[in-house]
Amino acid sequence: MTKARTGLVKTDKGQQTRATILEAALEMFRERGYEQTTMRAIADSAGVALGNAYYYFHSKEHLIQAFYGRTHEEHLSAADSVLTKERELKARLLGVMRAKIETVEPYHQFAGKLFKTAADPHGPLNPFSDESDPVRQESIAVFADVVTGSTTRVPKDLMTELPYMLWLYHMGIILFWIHDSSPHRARTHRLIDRSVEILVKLIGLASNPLMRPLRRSAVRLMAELRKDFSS
Amino acid sequence: MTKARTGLVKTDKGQQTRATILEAALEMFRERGYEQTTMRAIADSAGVALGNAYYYFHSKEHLIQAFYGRTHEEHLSAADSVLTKERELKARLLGVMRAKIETVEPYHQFAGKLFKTAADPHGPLNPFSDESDPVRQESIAVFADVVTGSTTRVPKDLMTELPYMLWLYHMGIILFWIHDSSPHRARTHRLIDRSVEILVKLIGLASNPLMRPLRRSAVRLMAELRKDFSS
DNA sequence: GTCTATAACCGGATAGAC
DNA sequence: GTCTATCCGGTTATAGAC
Repeated sequence: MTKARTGLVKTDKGQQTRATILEAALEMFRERGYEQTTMRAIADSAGVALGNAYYYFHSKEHLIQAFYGRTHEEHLSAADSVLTKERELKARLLGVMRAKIETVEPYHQFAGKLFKTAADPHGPLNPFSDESDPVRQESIAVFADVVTGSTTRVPKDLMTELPYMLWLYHMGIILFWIHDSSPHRARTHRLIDRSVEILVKLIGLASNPLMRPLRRSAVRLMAELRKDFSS
Repeated sequence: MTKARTGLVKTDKGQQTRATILEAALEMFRERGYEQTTMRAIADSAGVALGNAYYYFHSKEHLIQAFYGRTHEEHLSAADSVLTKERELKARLLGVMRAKIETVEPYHQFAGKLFKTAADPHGPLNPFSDESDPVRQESIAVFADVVTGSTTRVPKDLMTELPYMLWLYHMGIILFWIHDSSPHRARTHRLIDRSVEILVKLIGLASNPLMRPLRRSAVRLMAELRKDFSS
């Protein structure tokens, strides 16, 4: 995964240089923001030549991708500790969502710029792109676990699409969080609390046999939508 | 609106020059895409000097803003002709959504970049920003009209938030459309057809008195969410 | 004060020598 | 794998014309 993702690193020294550049970049991004940080400054701070930085990271955006992978793994482990403790669907979903927000919180300030580049449909960072497919699949798997590991039973047809739906929901929350400038991100936390509650109720409702026809058409739509994005 | 939005144009000749530049830009964006089109090429094609293009449009992104306003107005009138003809909620929503897609279709490939700059939380093009509030309000009003002008009755509490919900839905469709590379945007059209159908059923379902408690919490959440975004 | 034109500047990206 | 030199295009400064 590492190699394919960005740099062409063969030697130990290479690994070392690559790491140095990434550290320098992330620190400067945090302190000065993404756009204020030039590739020249990153190279300087890492003690390498400009061209060398480009040897390891094909573009400035690829540095963001590295950041992505890093917080993603942090979230995986934070989510894991929630999922081994809780059994109630609501508590599990809530825990995973809170863990997500806490993981990315330190980068809120420049997460905006980050999101901007992520929104480019043809860019490599786009969460729907092939290139970010591995991370996306892992993320969706977490939401699958949220449901299957819980005490709540859902109809099989819904279950096939529910993880993806929850992942989409989680993307929406991230979108809100990026725009949230309230102290301590209080609004995002309130939104999570309330929306999770509603979501859990909706899942219960959708599992009702009376809802079967509507549920099926929604599920079919979702399946198609998912296929479209990932093909 | 013209003056405040970008250029400082006082004379007729200025208006003329400004329009020429915008036409040249939009055409090149359509043909070559946003990034392949340089400001120098736009200026050349419009027969003005580079500096002159910047006199009328403070940045390349401001050209996008002009594009925004233009397609928005086209959509308003296209939607209007649907809304005077149809009375069924489903037909009205369907018509408005189709009109939207058709209006922006010529710019599909360039819409990606557009969306990218729109995603910047601190940028002026961000659809949630204060600066784009007028356009957003007009858009939401269209969706209010979709419902109030229809034969379908919805509970009052839901009605206060439904237009905003539909506007959000429409943003989601745009997001899908941007990523849709199927011929003739067939997938987007299918998505619209199916999702509108489901949506109309959901609105009917949510209007059922039995659903009142769940509906109310969803509506309250939505109201709060909306306030957060627009403040 | 309104407009046009030319010449830089700056930073992301690439080529190619070592 | 690392460097230097260079390109390219968005943006700005500035000089002047009407």
